[in-house]
Amino acid sequence: MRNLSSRNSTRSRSTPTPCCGKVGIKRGPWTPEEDEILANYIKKDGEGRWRTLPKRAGLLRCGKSCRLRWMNYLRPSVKRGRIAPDEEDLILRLHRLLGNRWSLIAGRIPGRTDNEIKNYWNTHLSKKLISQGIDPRTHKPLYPNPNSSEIAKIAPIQNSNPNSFPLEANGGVYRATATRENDNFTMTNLDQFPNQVIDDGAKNWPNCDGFNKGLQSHHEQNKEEDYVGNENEDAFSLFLDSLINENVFVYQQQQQQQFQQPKIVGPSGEPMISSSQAIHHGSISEAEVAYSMAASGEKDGALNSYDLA
DNA sequence: AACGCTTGCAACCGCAACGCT
DNA sequence: CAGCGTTGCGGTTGCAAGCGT
Repeated sequence: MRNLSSRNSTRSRSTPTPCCGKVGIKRGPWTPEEDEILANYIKKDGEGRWRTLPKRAGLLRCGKSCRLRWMNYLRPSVKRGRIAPDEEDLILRLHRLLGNRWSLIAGRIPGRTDNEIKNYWNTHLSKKLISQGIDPRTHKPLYPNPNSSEIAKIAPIQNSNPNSFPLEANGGVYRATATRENDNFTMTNLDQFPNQVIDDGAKNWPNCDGFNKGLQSHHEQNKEEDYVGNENEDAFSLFLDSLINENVFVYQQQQQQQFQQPKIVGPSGEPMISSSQAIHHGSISEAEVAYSMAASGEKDGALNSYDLA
């Protein structure tokens, strides 16, 4: 494919933006000279302070553009070239788990950027899935009944929340909400357990790259607390790897050894089950838990709700 | 050769989270 | 705690190359 880094055309946009609309700020494709200036400067002074970096480096670019160029193209760790079949398989599995969480997916694929994965998904994988009769958004069959010619009769799961995730268990599709309040991870399956709350307590759950921030900041604010910390990251990696490898059993076994049994908490005494019990029961899927954890933690403890109906 | 359509992807935009004061 | 600046993310755009006619 062409090398866009050497493109010289400039794109014009009518609406100025806070950082890129200033007079004298260059836009459009980067020249090799600009690349060299940026790369040399970052090698010397390091990443960060993007806002002021262009001025310090002597570039007529906005900080946002510099950051993007570095992250997606100039970083030494960025792997160029075609996506390998095993990488493609990993992207598919991760997308099934995480949805359009490109940065999270990219974090699990060494050398690949979120932008690259996003582009690859949009140009290759989504079309590939559609051609296979699979909804790229839900990873479910577009036409559940292959014998039916009325393909529109059963519509794919409609989902207004871009962060939402299909819930699948025992061959059925469920609707659930996942919340995180006061450090307690809570998942309620509205269909199967309309009056039940699943609460494991967030501390018993590992985290991952994309939503480390939430727990991390909390950790820093509560240094006295006996936090799991790095063990969580390792455990989540193990957990995610297990899911990726479709070998959740390994994870569950290790979880039993590493973590205490989840505390079952109920706000007003209603019957409750833990997430692991729910998984075992089949009311929620492992992927659902993984995703909900990611979604709930990432926004710094904000309440998240996923309407998957 | 010329034209129009499609494809692939770098770059841009808007927004939300985060961090500092 | 509010306000403001910065950073990072996901969606979208637009253009050059490829391809078909």
